[in-house]
Amino acid sequence: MEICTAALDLFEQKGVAGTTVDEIAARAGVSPRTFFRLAGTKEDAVFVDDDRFVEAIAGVGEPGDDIATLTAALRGVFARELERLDADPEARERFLRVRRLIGHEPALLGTAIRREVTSSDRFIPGIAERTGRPDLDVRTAAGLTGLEMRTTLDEWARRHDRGETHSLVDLHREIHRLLGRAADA
Amino acid sequence: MEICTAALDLFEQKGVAGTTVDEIAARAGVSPRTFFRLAGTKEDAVFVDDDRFVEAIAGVGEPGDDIATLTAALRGVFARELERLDADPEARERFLRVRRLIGHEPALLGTAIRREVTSSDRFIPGIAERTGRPDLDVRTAAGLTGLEMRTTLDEWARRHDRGETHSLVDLHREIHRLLGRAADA
DNA sequence: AGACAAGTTGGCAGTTACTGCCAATAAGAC
DNA sequence: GTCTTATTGGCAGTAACTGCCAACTTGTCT
Repeated sequence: MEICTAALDLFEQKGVAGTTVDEIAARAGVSPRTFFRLAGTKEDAVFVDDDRFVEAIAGVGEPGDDIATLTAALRGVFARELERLDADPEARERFLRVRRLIGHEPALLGTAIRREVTSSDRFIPGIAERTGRPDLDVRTAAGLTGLEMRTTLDEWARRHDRGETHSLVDLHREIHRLLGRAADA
Repeated sequence: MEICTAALDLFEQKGVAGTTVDEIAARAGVSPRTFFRLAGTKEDAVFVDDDRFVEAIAGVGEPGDDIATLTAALRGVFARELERLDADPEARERFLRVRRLIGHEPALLGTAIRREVTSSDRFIPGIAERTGRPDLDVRTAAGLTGLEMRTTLDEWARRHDRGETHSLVDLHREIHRLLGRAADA
């Protein structure tokens, strides 16, 4: 969407606090009124077409899955999305810009996590019902795999800020191993 | 602080969106101007004297600690804080009110996590330097133990909403086990 | 005690995010 | 073509926040 791109550009140039929604709307070619209708809030503007992860996850889980199986399945979905990013330079570049921004702007960090949590509230009951596990198990599995993802993306963006380039899938695996070692306590 | 209590009361009564900072300031006995000076934003008002966890964590870690040891140490600090809450009904009651509010108000959830992350940015470099571990290891350990804490507190609040009462320490242990099983994948 | 310095508070004016409401316009069905 | 319906825009209003300056409190020195 136009709004996303406009917001991304301006946030990078002048920071979130330094840009007004009137500017974003003008650059996106819409009125401020429709900006709010489509984006909700200024901070949400960069995230509006970011629902891939959520949709991919909603279908995970089979009857009888225990918590480890469910965790592995969720991790697999995330890994596949990361693979796609590794393979698609354009999508990856755009994604990187958003994640770097998140790393530098606490306001965006809060918005990103709020979106993540409220969207997981949408699919957790469905997975819990399908697998027959209690909500808490699903929430725990989603929490752990989500943490892996967030840590991966944060570290990816941080290393890019230092000029290093990494495969997302490899980094994801590394973080997974690291978290496994941390949990062995 | 007065502002915290006032905000907590009003947020419970009329929701975050339904209360104005003028109301909070009036109830706390300060001017709106000093409200902003002390609280920063409307949503931050309920959190202003919530820095116990951060301070407790800053001192964790010894030279030579590996990631598992560090994780265990962080978990220990959190567990001790939960023990304190189990033992102090007044502090616990207040804490419960905040966590229930967070569970029901996405705006507060975003603020809470933003505060958590920005405050961990403050102590992570120090721990990394003291232990000699790379930043990523510390971030991973903090991420995992933080996830345990958040999951514990969310589940605690959720069960309270269903009328159940639990020991925080026990719940924390249960979540720890659950996460361990999830990580075995 | 009074005088001075430093920090805290309050009021005022201004900007900007966001909302509800209604008019205008575009899109599609018939 | 017309009627219906969804999208957009403008306008007015509210409320979050900020910078600036004045007033007041608090502590210190003499």
